[in-house]
Amino acid sequence: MEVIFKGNKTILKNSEGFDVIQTFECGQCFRWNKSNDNSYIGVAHGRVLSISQYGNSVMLYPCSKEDFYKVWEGYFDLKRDYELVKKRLSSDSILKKAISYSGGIRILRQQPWETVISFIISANNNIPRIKGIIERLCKKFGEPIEFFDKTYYSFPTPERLAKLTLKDLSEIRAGFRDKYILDAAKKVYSCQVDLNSLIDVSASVAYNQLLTIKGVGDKVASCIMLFGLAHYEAFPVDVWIRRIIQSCYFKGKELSIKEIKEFCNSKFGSFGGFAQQYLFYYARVLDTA
DNA sequence: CACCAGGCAAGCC
DNA sequence: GGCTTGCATGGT
Repeated sequence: MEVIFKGNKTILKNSEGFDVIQTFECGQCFRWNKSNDNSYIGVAHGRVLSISQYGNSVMLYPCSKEDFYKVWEGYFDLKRDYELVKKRLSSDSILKKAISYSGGIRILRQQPWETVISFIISANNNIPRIKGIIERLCKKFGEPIEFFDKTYYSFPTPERLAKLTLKDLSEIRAGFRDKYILDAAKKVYSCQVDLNSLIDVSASVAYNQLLTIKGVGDKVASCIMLFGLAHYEAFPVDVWIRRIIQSCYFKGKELSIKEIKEFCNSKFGSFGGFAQQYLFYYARVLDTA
């Protein structure tokens, strides 16, 4: 891949292995939206970015050289060799098939705090509504960011949310999850849970710390680890993953979540998180086919 | 009208 | 330990 800087635009040439649509539509993130052309606009790290793809070229705007190295190169995980990941997983014929649909996914390195709240909101919820709740949360409690003639909003800080009441939060219509959002905000703001430290500790230590937050169980903790803490062995099992593992590997036989996790951990090991994303996207492709 | 959605906590055995 | 139930809200 070649990176070209042109003022406030950054262009990635020969960016095979990076598919913008797959990356944003694989359920890992909730704040990127398709705009009129083939570009996506989103907010991350308190900045607005427009990103578009033309064949093998990806354009980021506004993105200076400094922005690229400080924020977006890491956010899009551009230094990782995904060919290596896909090669390792393609020894499994089902993964090979899944990767033929979803091989352009990159696992975003999102901010830990944002992933905590986003995936608490995701519990027993559907993607369009999750996005709606998060947008209302940001609009009510985040900071405005102007971009052309529209106002976008940053993700609210732990401090801001920790000082809210349930009544304040009721406006975002998060349902029973509102109390979990407050609990998470208080624990993170008080450093009872030191999120940033969880990147550098073992997966099991991070996992157990996350479970101390109300509303964070096995699935949500796994998502936070995979999408926010760079623990790539995490393997979140949701209804989609359960369905596709059962149908592809067990002839439709019903398995418990625990059995699925154990099966996938032994099969995919430290590449589990990548496998999970390829399978999730594939399962949803099959569903809409 | 049921049923479902990237599950979890609490209460049972 | 594992299994069941209720849960806010909105879409189909």
